[in-house]
Amino acid sequence: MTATATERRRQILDAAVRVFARQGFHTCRVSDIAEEAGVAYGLVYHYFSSKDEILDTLFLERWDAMLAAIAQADASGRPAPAQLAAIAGFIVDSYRHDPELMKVIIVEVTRAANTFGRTHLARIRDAYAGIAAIVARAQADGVFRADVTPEFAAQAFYGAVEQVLTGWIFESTAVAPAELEGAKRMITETICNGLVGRRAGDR
Amino acid sequence: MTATATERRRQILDAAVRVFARQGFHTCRVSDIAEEAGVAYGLVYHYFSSKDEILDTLFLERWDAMLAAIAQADASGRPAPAQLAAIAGFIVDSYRHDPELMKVIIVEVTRAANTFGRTHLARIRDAYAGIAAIVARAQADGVFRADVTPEFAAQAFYGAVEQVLTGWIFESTAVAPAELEGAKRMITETICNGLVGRRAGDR
Amino acid sequence: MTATATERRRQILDAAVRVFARQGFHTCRVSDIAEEAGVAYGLVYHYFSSKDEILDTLFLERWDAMLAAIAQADASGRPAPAQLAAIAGFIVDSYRHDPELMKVIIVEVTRAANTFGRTHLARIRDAYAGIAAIVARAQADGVFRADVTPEFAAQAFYGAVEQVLTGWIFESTAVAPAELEGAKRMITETICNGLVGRRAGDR
Amino acid sequence: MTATATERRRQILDAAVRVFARQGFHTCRVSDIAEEAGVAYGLVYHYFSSKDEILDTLFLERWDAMLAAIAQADASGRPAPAQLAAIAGFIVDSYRHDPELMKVIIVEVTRAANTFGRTHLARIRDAYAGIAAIVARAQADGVFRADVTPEFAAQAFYGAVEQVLTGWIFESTAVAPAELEGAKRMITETICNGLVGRRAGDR
DNA sequence: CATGAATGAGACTTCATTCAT
DNA sequence: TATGAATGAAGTCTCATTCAT
Repeated sequence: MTATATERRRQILDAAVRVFARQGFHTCRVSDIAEEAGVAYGLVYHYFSSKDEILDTLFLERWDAMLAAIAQADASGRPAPAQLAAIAGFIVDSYRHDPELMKVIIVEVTRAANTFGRTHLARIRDAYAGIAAIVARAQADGVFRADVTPEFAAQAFYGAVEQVLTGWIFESTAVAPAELEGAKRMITETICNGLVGRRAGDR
Repeated sequence: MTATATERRRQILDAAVRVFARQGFHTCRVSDIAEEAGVAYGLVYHYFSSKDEILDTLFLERWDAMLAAIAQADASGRPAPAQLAAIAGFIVDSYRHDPELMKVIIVEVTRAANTFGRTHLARIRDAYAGIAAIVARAQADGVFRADVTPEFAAQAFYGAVEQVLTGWIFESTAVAPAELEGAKRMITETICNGLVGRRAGDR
Repeated sequence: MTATATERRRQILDAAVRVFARQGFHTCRVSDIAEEAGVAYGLVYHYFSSKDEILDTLFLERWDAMLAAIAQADASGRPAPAQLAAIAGFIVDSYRHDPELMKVIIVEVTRAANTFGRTHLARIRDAYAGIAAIVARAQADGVFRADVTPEFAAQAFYGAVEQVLTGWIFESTAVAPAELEGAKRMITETICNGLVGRRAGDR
Repeated sequence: MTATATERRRQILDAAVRVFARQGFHTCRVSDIAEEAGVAYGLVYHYFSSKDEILDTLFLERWDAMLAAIAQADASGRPAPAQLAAIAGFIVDSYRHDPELMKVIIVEVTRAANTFGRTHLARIRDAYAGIAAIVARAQADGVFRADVTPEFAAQAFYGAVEQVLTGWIFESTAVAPAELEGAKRMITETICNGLVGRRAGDR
C-alpha cells in the first residue's frame, strides 16, 4: 500500500518536527529529516522547495489553528477572563498534544527576530491583536481596568504563556498532566486577578 | 596612541553586539564583526577563542548585572511589588540603554533552547529562582496569594517583561521614552494586581 | 485518437528543440522537455534512453540532411562557386525553416569541443571533407587557386557561414528574409571572389 | 618565499585554463581547479567569487587584448588587407602562445549563446564592429567592393579565423608552426582575394 | 503506453578556524 | 599585537535516471 502525496508530505513534516525539536533548525541537516522520515534525500525536495519552506509550513499550520482559537474565544460571548482562559488552555493543550511542534514554533519562529519571526511577523501580530481585542472589549465593558493598554495586556498575557511553555521546553523530562492543568489556571488567575489576590474573594 | 588590550576587547565586543543584533548570530560571519570593529580578521581570534565565546561573554556580562539587580531588589527590604517593579525597571532600563545588546541576549541566548540557552541554562534559571524567592517570601508574609506557585509566578512575570521587550525588538523604530516608562508601571500593575483592577481601590 | 509512437517521438524531439534553444542543453531539465511536449516526465525515457540521446538524434537527423546536400552539390556537375552557393543556401534555408534547431546544432554540438562535438566529430568532419572535395576538384580544374589548401578553404567557407548564423542566433529578433537572401549571395561572393572585388569586372 | 596575491590569482587562473580546456567548464568541478593549482579548495573562493567569475576573468583579459589588437590594426594606417592580416595574425599567435586559453574562450564563451556568450555579447560585438570599421573604410577608399556589407564581411572574416582555430582545437595533437603560419596567409588571401584568385596576379 | 513519485550522487558555495609573517 | 591568506569540512539544492503502478 503506497502512501498518497498528502501522507508523504505529512510524513516528512512530522519527521521535521522531531528533528527540528531535537537539534534545532540551523543545526540539523536536510538529510537528518529525510532519514528520520525514512525517505530518500531528494524526496524532501520533491515535496518542499527548501528547508525553510518546511518550517514555514509547520508554523503556518499551527498558527492558523491558534488564530482560529483566538477568534473562537473572541466570538464565544463569554466573560473576558474565560476567553483568555480558553486561549491559554488551547496553547497549553497544543503543547500537551505535540510538545515538539510547540517547541519548534516558539524557539524557531515566534522568538527568532532575525529570521522566521521577521518573515511571519504579520501573522504573529495577528494573534496579539486578537487577544488585545478581547481585552479592549472587556475594558469598554468596565470589566478590565483601563490604565493598561490592550496591546500591553496582550503582550503580557501571551508572554506569560509562552514563557511557561519555554520553561517546559527547557526541561528534559515530560511535564506532568497536573502541572499542565495547573498552569492553565494560574496563567489566567495571575493575569486577570494578579498576584496580590482575587477580587472575588474580597469582602 | 594604541588601544590597550582591554579596549580592543571591548571594541570587538561592541561591534559584535551591533552585528549580532543586525544580522543574527548564525547569519553573520566573524569577518563581519572584524569589519564592524575596524580590526583585522585574525585579531578577533587573538582576543576570543571562538565566535561562540563572544556571545557567551556578552551574555554573561549582562546577565550577571541582571542577577545582581535581582539580588539587590531581594535584599532591599521593600514590599514585594516594589521589588518586582525594580526588576522590571532594571530590565527596561537595560533595553533603553542598549537595545541592541538586549535584543542579542533575548533572541540569541535566553530563547535559544537548543544552543546558547542550553549552555547558560543554570545562569538563566538563577534569575527565575531569584524572582521566585521574592514571590515566595511575599506569600509567606501573606502579601501574595498562595495558590500560584512562586516558580510559576516568576515565569509569568519574567515572560511578560521579555515579551514586551520582544515587541520592541521586532519594531523597526526606536521606542519612545514614555512607552518605556509606561511599560514599567503596567508590567508590575498587571502581574501584581491583575487586569481586573487594583485592590487599593477596593474598600 | 492516440498518437502513434513515431508521432510521440517527434512531439518530444520538437519540444526538445524549443527547450534546448531557449535554455541551452546543460541548463534545461528533462522535466522542461516533458512539460514543453505536454507529456509525462517518465515518458521521455520511454522514447529516449537519456537526455544526451535526444540531442544526438536531433543533430544526426539534421546533419545527415546537410551531408546529403553537400553530396548533391558535389554531384551536380555545376561550377564550384555554384556548388558552394548551393551549400550555403541549404544552410541558410535550414536556418530560415527552423532557426531553433540550427541554433541547437551549432551551439550545442558543432562547437562543443568537449562534449557532443567530440562525440560527433567524425560526422562533422565528413561535412568539411565534402566541401574540401569540391574545392579540390575546382583547383584541379584550374578554377580555384591552388595556394589555399582545400581543407583550409572548407574551414573558411563553413566558418563564415556558421558565424553568420551565429550572429543571427545571438540576435533576439527574427531575421528579415532579405537579409537571409543577401547573406547567401555575400557568403559565396566573399569566399570565391574576395573582398577586393569581382573578377568578372576585370578585363 | 610566499606568493603575492597577484601571483596566487594568476596561479589559479592558469590552472583553470588547463582544467577548462581539458574537461570543459560545465564538466569540471571547482575542486579540479584547486587541485590543478595545488591550493586548497576554499582559496579559489578567496580570490574569485564564483566559478563563473574565473571564466569571465580569463575571457576579459584576453578579449581586451584582442580589442586592442584590432584598434591598433585600425590605427596603423596600413592597407586594409594588411590590417586584416594583422588581426588574423594576432589571433593565430594567441593560439600558438596559449592554445588552451583560446580553446576555452572560443568553446566556452564566444560560441556559448545561452551562457557566457550572452553575458559578454557587447564585448564580443565590439570586436566585430572593429573589423567592420576597417572594411567600411576600405570600401570608402574604393579598395574593397561595396556590395558586401562591412558587418557581413567582419562576420565572414572572423568566422573563418575562428573556424580554423576550432579545427585545431578539435585535433588531439599540437599544430605544426608551419601550419599556423600558413593559416595566417591563407585567411587573408581567401577573404580579401577569394578562392578564385588574386587580382594582383591578373593582367 | 503512460505517469510521476522516488532515488541519491554530486556540485557549488560558505565560513569558522588556523597559521605564517 | 596585528594581518589576512590558507584550509577544508559541511550543507543545501539540483536533476538525470529508475521504477512501481
